[in-house]
Amino acid sequence: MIFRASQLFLPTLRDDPADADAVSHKLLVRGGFIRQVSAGLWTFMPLGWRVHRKVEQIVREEMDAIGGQEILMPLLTPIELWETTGRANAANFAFRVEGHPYLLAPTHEETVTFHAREIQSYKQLPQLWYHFSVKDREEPRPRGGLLRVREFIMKDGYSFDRDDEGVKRSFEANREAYKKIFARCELEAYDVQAESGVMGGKFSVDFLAPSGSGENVLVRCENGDYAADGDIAQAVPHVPTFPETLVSAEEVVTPGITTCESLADFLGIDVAATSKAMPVTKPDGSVVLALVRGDDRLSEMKLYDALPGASRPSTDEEIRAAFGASGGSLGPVGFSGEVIADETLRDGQFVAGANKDGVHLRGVQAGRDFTPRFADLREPKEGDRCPLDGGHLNFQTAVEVGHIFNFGSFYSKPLEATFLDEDGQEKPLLGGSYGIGPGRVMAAIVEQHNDDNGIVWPASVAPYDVHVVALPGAEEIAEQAAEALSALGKDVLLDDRDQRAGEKFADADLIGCPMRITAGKKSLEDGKVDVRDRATGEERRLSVADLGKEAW
RNA sequence: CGGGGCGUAGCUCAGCCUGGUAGAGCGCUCGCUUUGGGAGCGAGAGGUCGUCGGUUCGGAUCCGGCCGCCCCGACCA
Repeated sequence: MIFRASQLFLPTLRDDPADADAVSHKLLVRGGFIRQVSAGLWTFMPLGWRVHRKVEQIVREEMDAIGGQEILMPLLTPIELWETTGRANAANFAFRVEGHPYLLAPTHEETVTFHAREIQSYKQLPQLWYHFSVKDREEPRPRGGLLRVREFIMKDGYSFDRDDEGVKRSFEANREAYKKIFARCELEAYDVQAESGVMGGKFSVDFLAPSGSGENVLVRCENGDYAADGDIAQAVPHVPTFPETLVSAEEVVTPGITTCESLADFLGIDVAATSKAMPVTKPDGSVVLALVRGDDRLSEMKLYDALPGASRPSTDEEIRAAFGASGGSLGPVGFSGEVIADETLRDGQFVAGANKDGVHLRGVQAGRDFTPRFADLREPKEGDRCPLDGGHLNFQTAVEVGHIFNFGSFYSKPLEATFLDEDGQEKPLLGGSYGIGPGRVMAAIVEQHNDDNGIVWPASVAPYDVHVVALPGAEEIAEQAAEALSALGKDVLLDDRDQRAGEKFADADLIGCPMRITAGKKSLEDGKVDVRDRATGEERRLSVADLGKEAW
């Protein structure tokens, strides 16, 4: 089909919007793909919606290919369902409908499980249902254009199986479908073990796409054998240079020294040979000491895993009461509460606070001077090695473009979605959830596919296949070129506006269709047009007749 | 929710410090000339300066409240 730029609502902007920071945010707004309505609320303009639909269609095809069946569930969700599963109170991220017993669905596990109650027999399993629908979430802080929003369209799929084997099969089928989706979108994305959230199932995988702007850190081994979310990555730090070993811990006066760095300087030792004490207070009021190496940072996510429950950093008063000293001089020796030490502290002797202001202990050894529980607590950092093969680890900011996880009978039990199994037993359905946000995928694609002049869409998701630029005098030839391509089934954007050549070229680069065809003065002489590859900039001259013969 | 920044024309911004009644560039409309990488000349349209209140003879400008937006952090099925 041919689409005439002179008649489209395609407001491109010469300048970057003042409030944009992320590349995808700037380019999608400048290119006229999206417009902001309010914080985290966006309208997809005609061009942006075309791209969104292309991404959707790829997702749809891959879901159908693994037996998915498309449905559509309502946005309004009875709160009663959420009360039944116990999520009503936890759902502080949901928008309530004031005066009505509904909430605007932030996700659809409850609703889909409500329908799954119609499944009666193992003979009907497995099932895989999915829909594209609006999700509303009270995000604390929307940001980065489409990267984090309060309302968005999500493809959420849900599987129901009879046993663990089926669950695993459904999960892996979806994992593979997701890989195909990202490959078709030419989006570089990695499946990594997800941080264990509230669901906490062992099948919980995030798909992270490296991008210039994002909220996740993707940790990846140079050898390609390891990829993980920075929050839970198990990276191997360098081995510290230890000072001489002591038979027993001894005090050393360290006046005014409260940081590990200054402590190491003062003693002339490796910071990695010191330990850092992070006291936290549990909900019951007891103080637990988390201990990491002096050159490491405590990962709150890992601490949460090691110490379930909502613990928080202890207050100065609590620290004083529990240790008899202030922050900066704290250590495990002599502390009566629980100590959780990072694995890096298992072997070797470290300098630790002496629980006396201005005093530290050298030669402190786990097992001899204190008895900790060991856990992985450290935040991975640049310079760490791969836990599998010792390779160099790369750290990249990334966007979560998909999340798949298994929720077992978390919803089916309370909602009484059961089936009769082969053995005559009534059992709860075992569910899985598979989410992907086409809008976020769009933004991630732009993050990965752009240059100084604008977006470089992969052909599979480009708003149009070809952008035909008609320059003065050659309108006729441009029309012919557009017709020829349209006849081949291509979607053609024909720039027939009364604008300068430079402006048309700049817009074409910004909008980023994979191919640009220019008909101008030269075309009047030889009947040929310039065919330019957006990604490579390569240009060749072809006759309009040859356009149809070329492979695209 | 904590920290920081910003709200002036459709867009990007200046003016504010040192109060005197609003500007530039781009875009838009009309005319003429131009026309292969964001044209030139001429003539126009367009803003209750986020909002409410205070100080003042006088507020875009000074003071306070509120609202909105962006960034960092917290949070994130």
